[in-house]
Amino acid sequence: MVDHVTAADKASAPLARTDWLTAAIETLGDGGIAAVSIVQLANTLGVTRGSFYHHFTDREDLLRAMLDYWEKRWTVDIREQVSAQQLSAADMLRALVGAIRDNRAAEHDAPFRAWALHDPLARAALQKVDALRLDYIRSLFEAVGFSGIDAENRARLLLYYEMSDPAFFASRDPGSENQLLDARLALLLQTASGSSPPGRH
Amino acid sequence: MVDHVTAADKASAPLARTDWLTAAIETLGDGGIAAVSIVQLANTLGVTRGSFYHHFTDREDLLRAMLDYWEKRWTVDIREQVSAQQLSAADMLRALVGAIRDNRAAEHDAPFRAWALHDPLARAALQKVDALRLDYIRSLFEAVGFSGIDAENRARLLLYYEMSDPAFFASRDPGSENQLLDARLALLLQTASGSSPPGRH
DNA sequence: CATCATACATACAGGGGTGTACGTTTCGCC
DNA sequence: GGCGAAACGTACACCCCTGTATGTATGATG
Repeated sequence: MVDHVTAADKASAPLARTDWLTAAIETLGDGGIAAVSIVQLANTLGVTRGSFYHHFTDREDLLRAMLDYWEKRWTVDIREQVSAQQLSAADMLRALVGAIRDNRAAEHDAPFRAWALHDPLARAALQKVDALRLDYIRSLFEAVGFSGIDAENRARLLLYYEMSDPAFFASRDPGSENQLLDARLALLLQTASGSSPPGRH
Repeated sequence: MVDHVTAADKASAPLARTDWLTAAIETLGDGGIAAVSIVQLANTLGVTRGSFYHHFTDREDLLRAMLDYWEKRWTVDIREQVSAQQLSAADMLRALVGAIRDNRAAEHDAPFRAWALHDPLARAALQKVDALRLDYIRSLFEAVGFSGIDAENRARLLLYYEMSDPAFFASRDPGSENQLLDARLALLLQTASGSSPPGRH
């Protein structure tokens, strides 16, 4: 016998707040923030809008919850996924790029970036996430031995590439993609000619 | 006496198609594609929707016109602006980056990219523009002496950086920004260690 | 077993947007 | 000086969305 069902245990169990949340984020990816309407979500969830206003006070309440969820899901997770392995800093950078691709981070980010263009709420969340990610990548380059402007440039070049490439040129064969990646990492990890070679500072 | 006014000569002259077009593109930048509504445009232009349906058959007609206008305005212009000067390939790359920043290309692109996420029309236009830009940058790196994977990587790194940086970290002091740019161009124009040095092929 | 909160449904008011059909002004022009 | 096209206004039907108020089923609980 099942006692005190925690919600969402069975198929037709009463909906929880997170059910609306995940549906909203999925809809955001499909049709943008404008498509995240309460009626459409209710339709896909098989209920009416009455349910929504039980779990959320407002549409803005849902939007804030989406941003909170996204902030946590797409920063700490990937970071821990990489840090968990015991690797050198250079190998961590490679592992990070792999994790970004595996998690389809760029594709997941895109609708949030589009949303942030015209909504201060989303913009604030996005800036937090971007800063955290860049800090992490920069720290890895610093661990390799780069510093100052050099570490900053390399960190941004790597971050922008991985965030932009899927959006710019969606699908290509992974073979040449890996070739490109190897050469790119070599370039970004290469000592700048005419400057002091990387070493612990 | 003024004979055969060509439209839009005086302040309260009858509106032309381009008046709607420019207003629409500006509104796109302010509020996204969802904000590009016929009623709002009519309000800002000081007319009613009746005027719109005289110049355009449809809302989609306007959207197509916006994309056509944007395609021409933000590809050939910057390219010619750079090619006009007689420079070496390396200096052309530097001039190109300057032109991208001066024209605020990234900021102008952003709403179109957001729009393209969920509209096949905009997506098609965007892919054309992106391909043209990357081809141009790649050709410059090839003129410097890089080829194959190496030219491809450097072209993408440069393009993605210039298109992403303003969106990621909006405003910083231009001083350190120029320092970063110098170091970045040096990095991207640097010969890959262990590969053949750049030369005319 | 009566109660009471949970979870959802229903109904109404209001706003904004698109298309379309039709009316009105304005101005060049023969 | 009246004709006709260009440019715009008006009115109607229709759709989608939000928010709110209120009704209803369901299950845990003392």
